[in-house]
Amino acid sequence: MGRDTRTRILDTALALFAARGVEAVTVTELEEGAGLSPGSGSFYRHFASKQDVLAAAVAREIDRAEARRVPTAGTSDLGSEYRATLDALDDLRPLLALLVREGGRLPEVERIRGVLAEGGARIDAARLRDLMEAGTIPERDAEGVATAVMMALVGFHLAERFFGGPVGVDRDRLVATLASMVGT
Amino acid sequence: MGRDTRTRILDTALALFAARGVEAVTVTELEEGAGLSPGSGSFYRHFASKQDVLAAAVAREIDRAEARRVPTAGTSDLGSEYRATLDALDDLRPLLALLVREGGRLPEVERIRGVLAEGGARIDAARLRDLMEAGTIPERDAEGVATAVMMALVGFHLAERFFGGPVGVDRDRLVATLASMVGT
DNA sequence: GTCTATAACCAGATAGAC
DNA sequence: GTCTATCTGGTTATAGAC
Repeated sequence: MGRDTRTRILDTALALFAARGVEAVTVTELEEGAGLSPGSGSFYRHFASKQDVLAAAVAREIDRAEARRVPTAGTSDLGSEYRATLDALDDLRPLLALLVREGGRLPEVERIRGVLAEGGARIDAARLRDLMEAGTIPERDAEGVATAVMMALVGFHLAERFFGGPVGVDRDRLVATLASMVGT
Repeated sequence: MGRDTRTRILDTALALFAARGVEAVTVTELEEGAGLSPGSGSFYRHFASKQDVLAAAVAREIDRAEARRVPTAGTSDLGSEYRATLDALDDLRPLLALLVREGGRLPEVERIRGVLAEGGARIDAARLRDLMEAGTIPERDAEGVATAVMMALVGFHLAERFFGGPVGVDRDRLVATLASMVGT
């Protein structure tokens, strides 16, 4: 808790905005979450408005996601690659939640889409095409396979994290099955 | 526009709630959308509160979805089945949007989950197991395949409808590729 | 059933003491 | 930098005439 107040406000804002949506969260709650007196305007010594703290929280999270991004070049097997993509989606969860909840009303939507596409949900069609040409996996519409796998991973993540209920099989079986469907 | 006022309020509420979230929509907007004088309390002659109209709109939409549901027994080929599932998801879009945006704060969340699972996103593992035993498609973890296909369709639908941007290949290619991945 | 008018409340935001 | 106190505006909800 030694972080400064501005950071604590940003942490609180990201968590609450992602969990309940921007409109549903009051400045008073942000103050309370940051250890300030609720209802005091102390929030406004750090941010000009609720929109301002939203923009700052999104920008900080994008920067963090871009910094953390690991190349994960296609060296490992497909199953490990898909597992890594699911992990990346976990890491991007707050941004994904904000994007799902707020849609186009978010600041910097395009940068968010870029981070999600590049860092998280990228299943490379070119890599698949190489494997197909080498005869390692069956010949199919490579872009189609890449999209299908990508959407299966994103859908699974969203179902697990947002819809709450059981979504069929667990991560291990999903990843293994996807690799099998691509590979044979 | 010959529908009665209550119905017009419900229509407006479902559309606006799904598009922008419940908190972001004011009773005044609901009145305006239903052709009532904005800011007049006329809304309250039909519903007791905003939560009340939300509950009624959700209930009506669940009923509609359950009534419209067609058995779609596994008579056709896999591609047609997946296409039909995408169409069913389109039909359930308002409920899906509400579930994504509001999560557990929605009334009757369990019934909504049930409708989505039964009517929209059901890829039957038992059907796949039959096809595997008959040798029509390769032997694999049937539940795993069912989950993977289901999540790919849900993810594709969400990406298309919520994230806005291009999501890879179009519906025809996605459906065809999925059928190919399951079938060979 | 709809309107005008308004009450009651709460959230966003500001002023000024400490 | 945080507090108490307050302003302002918008939102829910009600009262009563038509």
